[in-house]
Amino acid sequence: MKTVSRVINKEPSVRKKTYDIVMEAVNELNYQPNLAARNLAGTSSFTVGLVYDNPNAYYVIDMQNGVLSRCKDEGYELVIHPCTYTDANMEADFITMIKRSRLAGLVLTPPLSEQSSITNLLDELNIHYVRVLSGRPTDDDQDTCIYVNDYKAAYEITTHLLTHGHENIGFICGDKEHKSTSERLEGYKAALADHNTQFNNEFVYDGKYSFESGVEGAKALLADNNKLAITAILGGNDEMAAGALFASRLMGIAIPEQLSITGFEDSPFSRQTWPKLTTAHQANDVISQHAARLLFTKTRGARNQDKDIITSFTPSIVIRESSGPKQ
Amino acid sequence: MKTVSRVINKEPSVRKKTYDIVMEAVNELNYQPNLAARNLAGTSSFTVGLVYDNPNAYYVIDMQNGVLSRCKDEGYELVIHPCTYTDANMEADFITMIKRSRLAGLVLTPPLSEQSSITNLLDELNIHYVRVLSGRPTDDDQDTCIYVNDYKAAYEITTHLLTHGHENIGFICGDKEHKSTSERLEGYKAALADHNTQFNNEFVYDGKYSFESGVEGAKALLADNNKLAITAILGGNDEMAAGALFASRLMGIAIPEQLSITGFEDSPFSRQTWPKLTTAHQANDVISQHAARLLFTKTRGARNQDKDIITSFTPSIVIRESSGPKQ
DNA sequence: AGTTAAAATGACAACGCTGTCAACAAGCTA
DNA sequence: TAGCTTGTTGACAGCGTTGTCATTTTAACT
Repeated sequence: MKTVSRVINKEPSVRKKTYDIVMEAVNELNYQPNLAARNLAGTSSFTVGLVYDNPNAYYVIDMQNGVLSRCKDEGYELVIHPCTYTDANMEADFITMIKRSRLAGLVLTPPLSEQSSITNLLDELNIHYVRVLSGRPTDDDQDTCIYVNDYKAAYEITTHLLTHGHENIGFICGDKEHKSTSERLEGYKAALADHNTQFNNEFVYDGKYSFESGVEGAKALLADNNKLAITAILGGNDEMAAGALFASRLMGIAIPEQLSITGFEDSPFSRQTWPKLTTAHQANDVISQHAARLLFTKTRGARNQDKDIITSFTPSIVIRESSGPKQ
Repeated sequence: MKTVSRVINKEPSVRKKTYDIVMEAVNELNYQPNLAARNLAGTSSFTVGLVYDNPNAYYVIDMQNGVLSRCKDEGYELVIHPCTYTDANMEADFITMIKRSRLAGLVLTPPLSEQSSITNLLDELNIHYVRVLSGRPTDDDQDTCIYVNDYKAAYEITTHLLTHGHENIGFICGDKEHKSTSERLEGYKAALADHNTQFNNEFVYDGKYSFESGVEGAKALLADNNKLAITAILGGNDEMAAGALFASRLMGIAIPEQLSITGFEDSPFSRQTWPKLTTAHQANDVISQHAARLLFTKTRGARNQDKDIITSFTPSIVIRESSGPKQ
């Protein structure tokens, strides 16, 4: 019985022959270890949690599916934990979750993953976690963070527009509190600087990552456009870009002939507009898979190390019909 | 110890005084029963599964949140199980899930919940389940099904258009294989009949519940519109309605002045179009809450019966700016 | 008060695994 | 070959609950 446990857990010091015999029986009986028993008996748990407060359903589903696919492979169970980090009950909810099922660890997704109040709480509770963050990797956090390099992606998408002759490029920002907003804005600024183009604060509109704020943003930026002479708008995400697209159309502006518009994230949104959006593809399912893998290696300690984990992702530009050369 | 167990499980034959003492300690220590141990020891399990194959992220998130909120209240754990019912591994995946964590039961969501191959499999495996289905309630399935009366909602939304003077009403259908498609079409037909309006098959376009098929549908229905003289289009869901809206705008048709468009479901989609869509609000979170409650009562047997479960929901019409009187 | 039934509580095994530690087998050295 | 080390396997307890059944307490009667 204990030997079977050793085989299942890929522990060393099982003879090859014994291993084969056990595996044959496992396959024949389609044996699956009982998770409840494993969680109860073992020192480490086979349950991980995914915590999110992002209201974007597409994003959440992608993150879930990525983590889930790794969980399936590795025999882990996933507990999903939607929440709002402003909620007064947040702390109590965390503790309830942790007490009910002992967790191997948590995957935290943005924007909640940016809150130090949460990481402090988890540190206190001695809970492992991996954070998905918008930003550029630093040296020290390589084993607890997965970075999405929004800075670089914004740099590249801005460069794409600049090399197509655009100089007056509007930027519709997301929520100021989100790290992704400042990262994307910095990337935009850096690209301008590297192409000897003057940054103009009037080209920046403070949006809220919502469709409606994209509509408002485009209206604001394009109102009396003789002044700013904007020929391209960079949306902070696909929803706002879609909003900008819609507003432009209402104003009778032809896309991409008179105005180029780009999005960010490559959510289904970017393909449900006409023309389809040029955007930066963010492989959220892959990102979350790696987050899960990183968490697994942390909790399993030295054994079964997974060396191919990517901790920094850069969204790649997808050029579609909403952007073109300046005319 | 056993007495605490009795209090936690609200079993009878615990003296009021004892109950209070235990509860006081429970509150003081913020005691939470360990789920793994409960699942292992008890005859019934505290884990339910949510199975879905619907590609609509908004829908899935709503269903998850509804089930999850009940699970939290009742101390259950949720295992999410995305799948595709055409997948050859589906059966094996189910069995793996069931063996890994003994389940109290499953909540099945459409369109997968319509597949008898799945319910047959679960019957064989002796797994409890509750299905969410599009359709009108029948007498026999009241304790295993939650119905969403798409028929009636489509009837009402069609009536809304009819009473606003529209007679030539286009209908963009969803996938033919989905029950919701035929239910909604039947409701549309019934409303026409009750208002002495001739049903015309040329007014019906076979879409696929996607934005693009909505675009195509509107184009097809409105092409050479002198012939059909369509003044309103009923979208089979919000995505297709949004597509139809977009196509109409490209064709220079004013909404709602020249054409009324309605959606179905009231997903965020319907609020991200301009004008916002008149649609039928489907309270997916409430629906899935009731599905979870129904499942709980099934597995708990006679004790803790929940009598206020609604097993039939009718989406309610939300009138927004995309529809108006015929002009 | 004495008897009996009913209600409330407690003792203990069991759920299906894993961790610990003891026992045994195999390979090595002298 | 004995004597050692290392590698491999097995016996057994325990994880935190619940189900079963025995025991104690309370209530309801003569």
